[in-house]
Amino acid sequence: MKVTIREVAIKAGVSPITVSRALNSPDLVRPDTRAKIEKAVTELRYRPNPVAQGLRSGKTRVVLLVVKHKRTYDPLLFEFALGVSDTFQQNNYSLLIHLTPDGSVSVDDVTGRADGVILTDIEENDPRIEKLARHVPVAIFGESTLAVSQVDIDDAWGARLATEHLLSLGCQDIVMVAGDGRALYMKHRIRGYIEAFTEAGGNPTIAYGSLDLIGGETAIRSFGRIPEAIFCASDGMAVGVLRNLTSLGIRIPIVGCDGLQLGEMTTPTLTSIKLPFYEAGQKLAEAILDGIQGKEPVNIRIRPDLVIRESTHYWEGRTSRCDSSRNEAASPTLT
Amino acid sequence: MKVTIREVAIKAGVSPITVSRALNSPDLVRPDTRAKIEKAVTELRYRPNPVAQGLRSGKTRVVLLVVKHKRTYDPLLFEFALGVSDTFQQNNYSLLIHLTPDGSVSVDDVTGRADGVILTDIEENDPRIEKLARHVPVAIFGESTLAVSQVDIDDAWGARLATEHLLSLGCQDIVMVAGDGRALYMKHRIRGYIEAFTEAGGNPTIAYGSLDLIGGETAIRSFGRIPEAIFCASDGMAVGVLRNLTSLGIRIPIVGCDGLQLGEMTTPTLTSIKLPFYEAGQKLAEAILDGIQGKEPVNIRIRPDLVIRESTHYWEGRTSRCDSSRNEAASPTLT
DNA sequence: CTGAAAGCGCTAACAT
DNA sequence: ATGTTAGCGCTTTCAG
Repeated sequence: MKVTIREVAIKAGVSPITVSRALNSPDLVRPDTRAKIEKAVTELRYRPNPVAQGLRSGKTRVVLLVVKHKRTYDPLLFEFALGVSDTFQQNNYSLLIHLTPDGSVSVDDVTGRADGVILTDIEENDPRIEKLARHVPVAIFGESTLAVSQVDIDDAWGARLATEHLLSLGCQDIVMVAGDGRALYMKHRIRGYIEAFTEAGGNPTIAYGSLDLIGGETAIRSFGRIPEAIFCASDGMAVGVLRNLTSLGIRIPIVGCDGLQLGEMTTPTLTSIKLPFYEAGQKLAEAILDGIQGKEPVNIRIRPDLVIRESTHYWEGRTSRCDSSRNEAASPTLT
Repeated sequence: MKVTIREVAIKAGVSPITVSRALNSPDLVRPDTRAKIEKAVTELRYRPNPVAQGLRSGKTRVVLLVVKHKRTYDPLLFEFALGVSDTFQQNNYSLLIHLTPDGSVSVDDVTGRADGVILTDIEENDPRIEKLARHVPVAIFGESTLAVSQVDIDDAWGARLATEHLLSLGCQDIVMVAGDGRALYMKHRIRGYIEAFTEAGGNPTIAYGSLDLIGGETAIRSFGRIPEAIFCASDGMAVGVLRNLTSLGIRIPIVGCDGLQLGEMTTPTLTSIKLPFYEAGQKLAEAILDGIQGKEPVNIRIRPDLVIRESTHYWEGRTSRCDSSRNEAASPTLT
């Protein structure tokens, strides 16, 4: 049933080791012997046994991806996983998933099973990092002061991009609708807005709310005025803001954050900061692969892009400062 | 660095095989020797090497889960994966993920890497099933006439549940808003509705549309009348229907399908057919584990549950038939 | 350029 | 109850 290197060797009239060489370092084998071996390999449908290779080499060609289960699933996480997966497939690595409610992993989940670990949902001073990094290369999606490979999305930059875009439209009274600043990435977004707006001479104003549509719908009320433009810390919030304002017959430039498909389905469609989760997955996969090969840890911050859609496009090219122009915009619709 | 069974044996003053036995079949080892061994194990922090065990046993204690990447991510898939993952962790199995745009897998992705495969996104006469099943135990999330383990959600039953619920409210003119019937599960939902409604003497009417909010908003127009009740083939559609009708000031019983969190966030909250994806994941994991142990394939259909919320609760207990009562319901809101 | 020996870490089968 | 032998399938020495 299972053909081993031995059968191939016999069929090709050589020794097993020559077969191994023909497969791993073809240059060390004379072309004609190699041809015989390749013939035997295809005829017998020989495939090297990864487990045996693993035992020999001490490598599994597997990486463990640790994911925390969230009740409200984040579609971006799926993009991320795809980026990781694609990169691994290109490198003949496999992806082992460790899915737990709290993201916990033990060293035993890794040693002997995987050559490295990718950690997601990193918290400040995340205890898992040091624990694992003593035994196996670690790469994290997030940030840490420890000497492990880390890839993160530059949220502050994204917020700056959004703010500067609104500034470029001539808006001077730009407010932000944010989530509570417990999560690191939210702190960065808030900081990015504050820095960019302050540099432009603005006086930052922030309302806080939940990251979903409701948060947007309600948070905006707390400003006590209609600002000239709004930067929302999530697309969900932005849709809420959009809806609320539209129901009041108000239309002002709005920028969301995430770059979800959701933003293509609203009326007007939503300008947003597109977070490069797929790319982050790729980079993280490369980072851990490098780490496995003994290279030094890398520290990568990926900058998001601004995707301009209708919610701000309307004002582009105008030189005058924004006005809270009232118009008969259709009810914003999720589609 | 890496402690082997040999070191433990030396430290405990026994032979390696005795250590192995103490770990795998403790009853075959005298308690005092066992104690010595256990002491050595903990002191040296010995962990058996899974790769070596794998080579010896021919088993990897890994199962491959094949998932097709969809652009619009389905949160239910995540629930499913969690069900699989939890069950595997309880059985000391690991979960290898194969994520591809089209769901393709080759035999080489499996042999030597995993003891079995779980296939998702099954199509009619899915060619992957037979190809893989010749080499390794296969369990599918879906249905097939082949002799492989299969777990599926009884969509027809769910549709029946929804229809009968609406019937029980006294409604006689119940329509369905469905997706196009290419996917098997949609065929089942449509069939379930038709059967249940026909049995009750009704005359089935179906409108088709995309599975999202837009599909619901538009599909309902095609009826040319306001029915007494609506069964929607997805929660997304149901929200669209809800919104459309609410904007007309109409409120009738509506049942969705999926049981997403979305349905808890609308006004009114949405009665829905809760699809047991987590349980399906568990069952599928059990099925493949059984298959690996040589047991016969199983064929399981899991019945969804009806979750009653405000979108139909309003009418419960009424004995009269439904009327398309008009009221001043608040605009249905996604939150 | 090719082969023989040896062993990665673990555990059946067969002793004792 | 414990140890010896041997081998899972592959590849790194070291010889030829």
